[in-house]
Amino acid sequence: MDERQALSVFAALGQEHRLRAVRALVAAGPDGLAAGVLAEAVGTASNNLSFHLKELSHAGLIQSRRKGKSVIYTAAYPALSDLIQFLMRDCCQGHPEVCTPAVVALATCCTPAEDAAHA
Amino acid sequence: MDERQALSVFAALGQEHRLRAVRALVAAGPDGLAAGVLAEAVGTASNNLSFHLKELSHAGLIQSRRKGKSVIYTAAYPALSDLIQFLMRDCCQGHPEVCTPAVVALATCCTPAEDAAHA
DNA sequence: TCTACGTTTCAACGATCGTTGATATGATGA
DNA sequence: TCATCATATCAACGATCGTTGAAACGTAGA
Repeated sequence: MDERQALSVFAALGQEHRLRAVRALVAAGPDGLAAGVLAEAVGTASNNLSFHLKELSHAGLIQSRRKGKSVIYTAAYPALSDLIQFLMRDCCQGHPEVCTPAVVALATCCTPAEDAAHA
Repeated sequence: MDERQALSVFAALGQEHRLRAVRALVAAGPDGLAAGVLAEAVGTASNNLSFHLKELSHAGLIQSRRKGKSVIYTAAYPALSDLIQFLMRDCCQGHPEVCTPAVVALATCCTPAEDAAHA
């Protein structure tokens, strides 16, 4: 991931409705969510969300597939991984010790956490 | 980190000059950079960068301290860790397998990498 | 084919953001 | 204290972004 792409991803996530949409899709997993369901979850109108989904798709954060009348959106997990790597790249090269906590935190997060309730 | 804070962080990073400033500071390490040096590195005027630095500071991504005539800015590494945790939180709870690659990648990134040259 | 449903596209408006230039603040050395 | 340097603040302009409503598209069932 280069700066240009990271920029578009950050810009995409820096908007309430889009961030919620991505988080909802991330939580929904590989099954994804239909555009209508997603719009309700995010709290915006379908046509408005459609606009944002297009932007998220353009940023590579989500994917879509048609299923009957509905269009199912899913999160593009690799894009999130790439984003994290981009964020950490510089500090890891220059000062590995400062980003180690992030690795530990991520590893902890990925274990069956008990604090899932208040997250 | 809650949604509101994550939103401000993403919005802060979704702007060319601010992203460059944060990356430069992250790369600079704990020593940080003076506002003037940073402005040159980012490629914008001092007064303009000052505006962006205020926003980054408000988002909790950077810190500042005065050193003589100069104001030294440093990256707030914990904020980046928090952001990563926020990004991964949901998928880790529901689908740990999808974010494991990110952990591996990060761990790899934090070792004395040989691909540091072309990063 | 027709109708109904879900989704997307389009144009237009209002609001917000980033830049610019001038000015103000704060700190240093004489 | 005064002059100088580095940085921050302010107002104003232009550009971009998000929302809204109406209309178009594509799919499924009758």
